[in-house]
Amino acid sequence: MPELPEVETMRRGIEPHILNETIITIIVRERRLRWPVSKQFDAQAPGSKVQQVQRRSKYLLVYTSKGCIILHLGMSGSLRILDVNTPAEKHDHVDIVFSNNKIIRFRDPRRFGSVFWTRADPLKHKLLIKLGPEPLDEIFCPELLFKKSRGRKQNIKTFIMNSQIVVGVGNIYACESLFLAGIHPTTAAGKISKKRLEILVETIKDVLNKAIKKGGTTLKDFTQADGNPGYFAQSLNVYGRESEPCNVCKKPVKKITQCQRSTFYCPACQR
DNA sequence: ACATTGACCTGGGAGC
DNA sequence: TGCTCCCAGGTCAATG
Repeated sequence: MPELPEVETMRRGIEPHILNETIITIIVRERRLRWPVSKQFDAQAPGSKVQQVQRRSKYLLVYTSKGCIILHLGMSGSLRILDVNTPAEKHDHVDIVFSNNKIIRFRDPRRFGSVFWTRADPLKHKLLIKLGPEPLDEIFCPELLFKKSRGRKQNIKTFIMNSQIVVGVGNIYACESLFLAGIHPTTAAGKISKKRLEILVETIKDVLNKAIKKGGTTLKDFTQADGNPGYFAQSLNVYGRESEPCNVCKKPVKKITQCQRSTFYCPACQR
């Protein structure tokens, strides 16, 4: 469900509500997420005070005085800030209750999301330690992409979705950035010129930045932390537009499958 | 080292 | 109306 812009939007929406607030209690209704929610979480987190809310890749990091809560929303997860007495509904798996009578409510029908609690550095967590560079960081640059892609036969679309290469480029924005770069999604990563990779790095940064500015893409059940939907969906060029005319050349957008994921592209504009 | 596939889950929409 | 099938924004572990 959420890609990097949605998670960043979520982070910005949530932080002001909980900064400097104390966690009163943790309510776990369902521990069976992508990984089981540990009992240390609800045992140890209460009494801790929120110091900052950060993001690494698509993980939200809630740093507190006693440890860090690591949240991932998977495909169908959402977080909302609610009043403490709002009744829980189906799939509302975890509540974090704060001293200002607000709660963060984690809902996730498909349970691909995860919630961790760690007293160590969250960036050293097993699932975060191997992550590649942030796409909006200057470390993610054409030289790096060029170097990492040489000798790779994998198609460029799957390649840029590999979190060891660069994090935060999910299915939507992989399709969109390749469209804007004019690169055909099936091209072998290792055969793309440095010049074209320069453009690709630029379009990845652009598309993510623009989506963050617009508050994330609206798709199905995505809502921002305050419950208002984002509105980036209307500016998608190819994603979800199979058979519809390309915004540039009017030829029909094509849909193919790569690595078991749908890829949308314009066969005329992307070579 | 690299590349691909299966797996984890539920809900919504299409088609019959 | 109701059933079945297919699809979905992620990403890890296992397998070639």
